[in-house]
Amino acid sequence: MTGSARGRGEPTTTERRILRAAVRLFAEQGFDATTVQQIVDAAEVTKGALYHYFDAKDDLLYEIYHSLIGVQAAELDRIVARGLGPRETVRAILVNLVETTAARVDETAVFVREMHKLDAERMAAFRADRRRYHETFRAVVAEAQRGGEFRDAVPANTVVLIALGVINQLPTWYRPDGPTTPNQLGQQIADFVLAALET
Amino acid sequence: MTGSARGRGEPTTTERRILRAAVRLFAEQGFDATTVQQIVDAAEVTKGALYHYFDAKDDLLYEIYHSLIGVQAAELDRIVARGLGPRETVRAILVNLVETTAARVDETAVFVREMHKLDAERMAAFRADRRRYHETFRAVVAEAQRGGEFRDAVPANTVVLIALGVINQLPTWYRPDGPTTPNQLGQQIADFVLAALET
DNA sequence: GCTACGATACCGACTGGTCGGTATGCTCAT
DNA sequence: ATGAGCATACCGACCAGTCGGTATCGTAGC
Repeated sequence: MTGSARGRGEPTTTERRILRAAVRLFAEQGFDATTVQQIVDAAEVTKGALYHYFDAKDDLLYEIYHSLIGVQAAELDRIVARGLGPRETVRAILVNLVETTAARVDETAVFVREMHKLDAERMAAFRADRRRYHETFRAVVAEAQRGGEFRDAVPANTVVLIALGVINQLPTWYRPDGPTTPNQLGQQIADFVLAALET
Repeated sequence: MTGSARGRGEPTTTERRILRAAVRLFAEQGFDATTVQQIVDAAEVTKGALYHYFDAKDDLLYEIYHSLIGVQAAELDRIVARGLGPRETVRAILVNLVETTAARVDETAVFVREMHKLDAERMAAFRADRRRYHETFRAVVAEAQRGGEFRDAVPANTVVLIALGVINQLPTWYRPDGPTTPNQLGQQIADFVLAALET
């Protein structure tokens, strides 16, 4: 119990380099197909260093996910707290989500593909975070539907599943060097979702 | 070069049992985490039988994908050939896609997660099929936008990416024993997409 | 100011076990 | 008798994790 990866303090340079290499390799080859040796070679450290900071290969996966969901949940709370109207809130959520996801395509790709490999305890933690996010988003939509600002033909729950589904699939087709900026793409997706919801 | 999995004739019972067991295990545990021994145990055959029909573990993955995309592409062509109006065509595509995906959640889950493990040749074949599907769908939307039946605020390409993104994410949240039938869910998704597109 | 000492950060050869794949042989149906 | 359809024993490569060390640094006692 020494490394900051186990909960204390800021990550060191070595630790960050290991995680960066791990994310890239996991995204390219998958978790199981990536060997610890490949990770340490790419990070230009040694196996000893890796196992100094992390107890197991699985820990890398958890750290990757943890830093991702943390940022996104915080952003969501921040946006909702602004107390804008439902249209602007939904737009802000979607644009922000597309932007943060585009900035972390590798992390998102890895997590979408490999999340089921978490052990029971971490899976529970993941589900809790996921559920909280989902619920917050759903509440915004449901509230606007009750108030008559959004049409309620499609259940709020399904709306959220559709919206988050699009985001999670983003890593499979979004290209950073493509013609559309993350912000533009976010606006397009927001346009689409709002067009479907507006009365 | 003996088995029907290599392109000749109908799959035998043994072959089907192997594939069914493989799909289930791949969906549960992932491709790499599933051992060949687990597959043959689950299928109640032996390793000799498996390697009699398949050259390598990777072949199982390809067979799974191949049977899935084959069915869906055929359905798409069938629907488009009917020559309905754009609204009804899009609705039919989406409802059908949800239904076939719901009927094969395991196959879809496996493929979404593991497609990047195909070798170059098979990856090329996959991309070609995928592109053909995407293009056919996109043409329907683009044509209706040009004709003024759909609004063109969001590019047809993005519309298709959104729609297919939702479908591909379906295995992560769709539950066969849930309250919503595949057809209902398909209608909801079609409602949503059409609401966003209609002028 | 020096040194003993504990702690942290790291090194890299090694191992025990696992897993994809193969070699070989048996047994029916044709 | 010949080949398809299996069964079983086995091989060799590979890989996560270990473990006995070393290097460097802060600090407390003298």
